[in-house]
Amino acid sequence: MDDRQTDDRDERRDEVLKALVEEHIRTGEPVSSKTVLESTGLTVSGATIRNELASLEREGFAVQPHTSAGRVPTARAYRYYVDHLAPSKLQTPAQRRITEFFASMHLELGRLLKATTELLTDLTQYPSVAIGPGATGEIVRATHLVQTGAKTALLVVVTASGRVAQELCRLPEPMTTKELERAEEVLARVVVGKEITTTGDFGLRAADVPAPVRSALVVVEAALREASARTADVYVGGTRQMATVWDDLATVQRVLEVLEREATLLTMLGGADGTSIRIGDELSTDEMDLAVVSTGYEIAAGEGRVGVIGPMRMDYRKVISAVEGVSRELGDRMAD
Amino acid sequence: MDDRQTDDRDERRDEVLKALVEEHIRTGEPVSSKTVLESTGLTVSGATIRNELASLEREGFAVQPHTSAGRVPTARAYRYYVDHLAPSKLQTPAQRRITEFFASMHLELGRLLKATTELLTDLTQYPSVAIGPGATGEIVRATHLVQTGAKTALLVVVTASGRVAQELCRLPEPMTTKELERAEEVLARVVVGKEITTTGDFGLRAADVPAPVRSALVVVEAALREASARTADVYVGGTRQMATVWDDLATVQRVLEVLEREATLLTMLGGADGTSIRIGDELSTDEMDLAVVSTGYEIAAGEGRVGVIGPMRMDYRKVISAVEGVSRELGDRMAD
DNA sequence: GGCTGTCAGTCGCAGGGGGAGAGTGCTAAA
DNA sequence: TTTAGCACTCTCCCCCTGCGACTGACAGCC
Repeated sequence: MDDRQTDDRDERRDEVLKALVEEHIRTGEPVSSKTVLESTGLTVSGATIRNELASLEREGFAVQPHTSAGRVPTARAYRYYVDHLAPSKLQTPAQRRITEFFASMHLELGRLLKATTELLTDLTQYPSVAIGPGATGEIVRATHLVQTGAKTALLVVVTASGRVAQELCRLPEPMTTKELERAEEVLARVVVGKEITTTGDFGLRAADVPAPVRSALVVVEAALREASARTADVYVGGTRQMATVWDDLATVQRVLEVLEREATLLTMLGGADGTSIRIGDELSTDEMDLAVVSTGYEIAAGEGRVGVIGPMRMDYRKVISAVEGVSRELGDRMAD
Repeated sequence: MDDRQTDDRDERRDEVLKALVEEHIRTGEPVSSKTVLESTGLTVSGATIRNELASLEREGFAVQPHTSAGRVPTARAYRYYVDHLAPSKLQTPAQRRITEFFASMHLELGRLLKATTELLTDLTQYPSVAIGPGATGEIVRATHLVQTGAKTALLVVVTASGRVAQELCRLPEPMTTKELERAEEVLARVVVGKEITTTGDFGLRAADVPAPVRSALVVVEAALREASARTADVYVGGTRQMATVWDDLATVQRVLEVLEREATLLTMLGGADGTSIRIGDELSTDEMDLAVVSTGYEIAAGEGRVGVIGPMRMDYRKVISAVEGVSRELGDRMAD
């Protein structure tokens, strides 16, 4: 009997919380007890809802902008909502658009990822991000050393899965075309077929070639490691939506800052394996109306990540299904 | 005597116009006759200035936000200002920063251009854009065909000046690794050393190889033309500044739209040879508080363009000298 | 003990009025 | 042609007030 009572109460509490979150997502306004009542269809009085809401506020799930306003859900409320209350994902017509998109889009990876952010933005109306797979661990298929100056050369690495990395090398001393060609030959002979890694040592410094060529090769080997260590490409799309998503100039600016700072972006997207949802202060200490939904994808060239950046009050169901749908199709597409 | 009088009047008119523009650039507020008087040091009365201003308004150089406000310069006024009244460029300490930047920055072209936009933004506090040289006309140094799927291959082209172009090819039929290798060989033999152009015909369809390989080569040749026709890379930096530059959410949004739309961006930067300054309605028909200062640069790999996007009321002297300085150093740097 | 109806109280917001300030256009005179 | 003076206009800010929206508390009811 006691249990039953507890169950009832918790059930109602959840229902109120759910209504609070969903109504606020829908309208963006503080939610009043009356609204909750109408939206849940509960057969209790407004006063009861008010008590419930007051208790939710005490537990940190809601705040009042001012005394006589309704409640606004906190990051914690959204977190609880997506963990326990969000309706199960639905197969939406969006899925078809995603499939069609990938069926019709024939682009090299970089441009494909850029286009993918546009798709995600179209689907969700929020800015989005795609991260390409890094070069680490790729098998080298071809290398080139292109002379770009008296003391500079460009190292181009093409990997077996079709990634291309470029790295500028500062040669220790001016080199003739002949010498550079020699270096290119040796490089290709030694490196092609191998994996590139951040720690990789191909023993180029011990190559049996004239000294100037050898010293160039040392620089090139460093560049090779550099290329492998370099953070993956980041593509951002849909910034034009920002002004409609956040109606506050200060917030827009802070989001723009985040989007320009790749490092921040990478940590925000998170490295979890599956879908990651980060809400409000889970992203950074300074409070901000921000939530990030992201998920990983896997293709021949490695693993990457796609995600959407929006306000806390977003339609998580829709966004999650868009992000996961895109990620899945992206993987399938590249596996054909 | 008449001439002298005319000269005097025009001189004063210009002085008033100059003060109007400079004061408005400085403060962002409508400029009153009193302010003009103080700023010019003219020895006439306020009433005279008011007459002058009224006449400028009739000629379309100024507008009044409302009856009892000062004047705000129009796009036409800025245009006249930069054409006739702007003080000659000054060698600023900024020049040193630019030189140091390029001396210390050792990056491959794409990343260098991205970093360049950051430099321009640092110097001017405005968002900036850099356009890389296109691939057209480049000499092919190496080509690769990388299998990325049963019916897809990636074409990689490395040019003599170190540009790398990638293009996905949809093969008409599944191909074996052997066949693709054969295609790659033929491609390299025919194309390396040639120029790639949008119209280029390398006669690959007539190659003396088995039919499937030949049909693949036809697709590859098309991809080659595609790669050459592709619009040059566009790098945008400093969007985080936008919220401080324009205090109006609608404007911020429109500028973000412009920055995301490469086509618009390209036409906005203009194709003029030297420095181009486009103000207000010179950029697009819909009125907008926007001005673009851009200039071309020339490096081994071809010609590109760098520019800054700001409000009409920007410090043109500073921005022009920053853009031109960056462009010049960029050219020098790549010519070492 | 929890739920309900009620009512006073709080707060934000929109609208109106008024005064100050800024700046102009006009006019008549030098 | 320029100047001084003046009346006029318009915005901005502040204050006030009334309205509407909600809540919290309380006392009674199931």
